[in-house]
Amino acid sequence: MKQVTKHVIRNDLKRLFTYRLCLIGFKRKGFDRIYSYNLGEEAGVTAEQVRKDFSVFKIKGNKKSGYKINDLLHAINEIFKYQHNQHVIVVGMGNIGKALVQYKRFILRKMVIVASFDIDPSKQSKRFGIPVMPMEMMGEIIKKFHVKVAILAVPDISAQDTANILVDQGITGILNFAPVILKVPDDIIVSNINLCDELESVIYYTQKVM
Amino acid sequence: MKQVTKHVIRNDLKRLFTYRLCLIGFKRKGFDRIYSYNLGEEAGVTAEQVRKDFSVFKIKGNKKSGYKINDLLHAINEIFKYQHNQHVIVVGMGNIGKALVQYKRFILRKMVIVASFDIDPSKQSKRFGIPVMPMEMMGEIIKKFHVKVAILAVPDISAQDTANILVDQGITGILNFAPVILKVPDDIIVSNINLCDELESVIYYTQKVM
DNA sequence: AATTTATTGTGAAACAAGTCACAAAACATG
DNA sequence: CATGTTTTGTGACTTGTTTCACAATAAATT
Ligand SMILES: NC(=O)c1ccc[n+]([C@@H]2O[C@H](COP(=O)([O-])OP(=O)(O)OC[C@H]3O[C@@H](n4cnc5c(N)ncnc54)[C@H](O)[C@@H]3O)[C@@H](O)[C@H]2O)c1
Ligand SMILES: NC(=O)c1ccc[n+]([C@@H]2O[C@H](COP(=O)([O-])OP(=O)(O)OC[C@H]3O[C@@H](n4cnc5c(N)ncnc54)[C@H](O)[C@@H]3O)[C@@H](O)[C@H]2O)c1
Repeated sequence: MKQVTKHVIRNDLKRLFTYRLCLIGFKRKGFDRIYSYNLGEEAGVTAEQVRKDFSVFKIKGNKKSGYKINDLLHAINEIFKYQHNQHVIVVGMGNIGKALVQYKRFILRKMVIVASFDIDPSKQSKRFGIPVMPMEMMGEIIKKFHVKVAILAVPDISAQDTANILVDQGITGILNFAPVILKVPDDIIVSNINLCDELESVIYYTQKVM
Repeated sequence: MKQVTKHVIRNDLKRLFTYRLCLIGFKRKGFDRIYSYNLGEEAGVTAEQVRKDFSVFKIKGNKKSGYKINDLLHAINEIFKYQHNQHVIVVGMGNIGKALVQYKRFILRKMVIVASFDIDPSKQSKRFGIPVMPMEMMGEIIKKFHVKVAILAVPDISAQDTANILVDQGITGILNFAPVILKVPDDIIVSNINLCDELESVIYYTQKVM
């Protein structure tokens, strides 16, 4: 048992997501082809970085006339293709859990929240488009939908216990909103979202002259 | 006008936040002093990394008997001290905005959401502990509370326009939840939270063998 | 068809981050 | 109080990432 803190989202992957976002924007504006410096400008990185990233992922452009936006989008989607229509569960249907299950964009990105869980029976009666179930049903749902990834949105104090349950039930990836460093086996992926840290660093940088 | 995408939260700062979190945990468990390898183990980094980080921030320990937890916490807090009781606003009181204004931990970390804003008059009547105001009142509130940082939680389509308003009104730091690369002047800090990207990378890594 | 121009693709160079290795200091022990 | 043990603090080294520089080449122009 050892926690995984090593930043789970590699920088080049993160940039790939950013490129996709920008490309969709360019496409919407009517563009068809794009140069590395356009995309770099938009994504906030250098043109060389863009080309190098594409090079790493074996994405090819056309000398002199740049990249076809559709090809790029297709190539980027191909990198993530196998994971389309992944089923995800949410544990803890409080403020943040409720917001997440109602977030439409997950569906656009082919990530489907199939069920949510809460220990509080009063939450179980309410519905937000998807069922809110008692914890005991988790095993069944995980099996039925082949769920591998869970969003953890329970109070900090319960986060470790709940993570243990998730791992026992066969979950291998956790998007964790609790400000807690989870102890999980080496082969479990944990990505921590710590909004306090994020807000505090924005404040930090607004105060510092850089 | 150029957007800031360079990851706003430096890795060593991020680790400092993690150390703080772990130290609070150790303290709660009754520990008084700690060695770099204990803290590293807990935070998921090497002991050398811990010492190097402290060294960079001029935090000193005691050879042979390690670091006093209270001293460490004090030193880390000192680094962020000047920003205590920073006032923050939230723009867009939908699902995610509502969750955030009710998040207790911001207060624990001395970050105070003083007001929120929404164009929808029906949202303006509701209260979640703090007032939900029409956009026109933003200038007044920013001045009154010397607000520098805003949390942006409006729909993607309105994000750029709203960011422009924020910058015009004197905001210099934005925590942006919309999946949009904001174009802002160079001296404005933007930190993007993209939950789709985060979830998609967790899925990516659970599928890849590493 | 030759020449010019613009852009990709990628090794090499520069830079940044992380790890190693060990001297220096603090404490414990006999 | 000398000796042994442990842990810090940091300079040197290693590894990883980004930028630079330019050859290769596709398209445009003459
Ligand atoms: N609200 C926010 O904006 C926000 C922001 C960032 C992080 N977080 C973190 O996300 C987590 C949830 O925050 P929240 O504001 O939604 O809290 P909340 O109190 O509103 O919701 C927590 C939910 O978890 C359920 N729960 C409690 N123990 C459980 C258990 N053992 N198993 C299953 N369900 C359980 C509760 O019934 C409740 O519905 C916390 O760790 C918090 O620190 C919240
Ligand atoms: N819901 C989530 O879990 C979630 C997760 C990640 C990111 N996001 C992002 O956060 C943003 C908000 O998401 P949401 O789910 O809360 O949406 P929502 O539709 O529930 O809320 C948006 C709110 O913004 C208000 N608004 C619209 N235009 C505005 C404007 N020009 N100025 C001020 N207020 C305006 C609306 O009245 C509404 O109250 C979106 O960009 C979304 O992509 C949401």
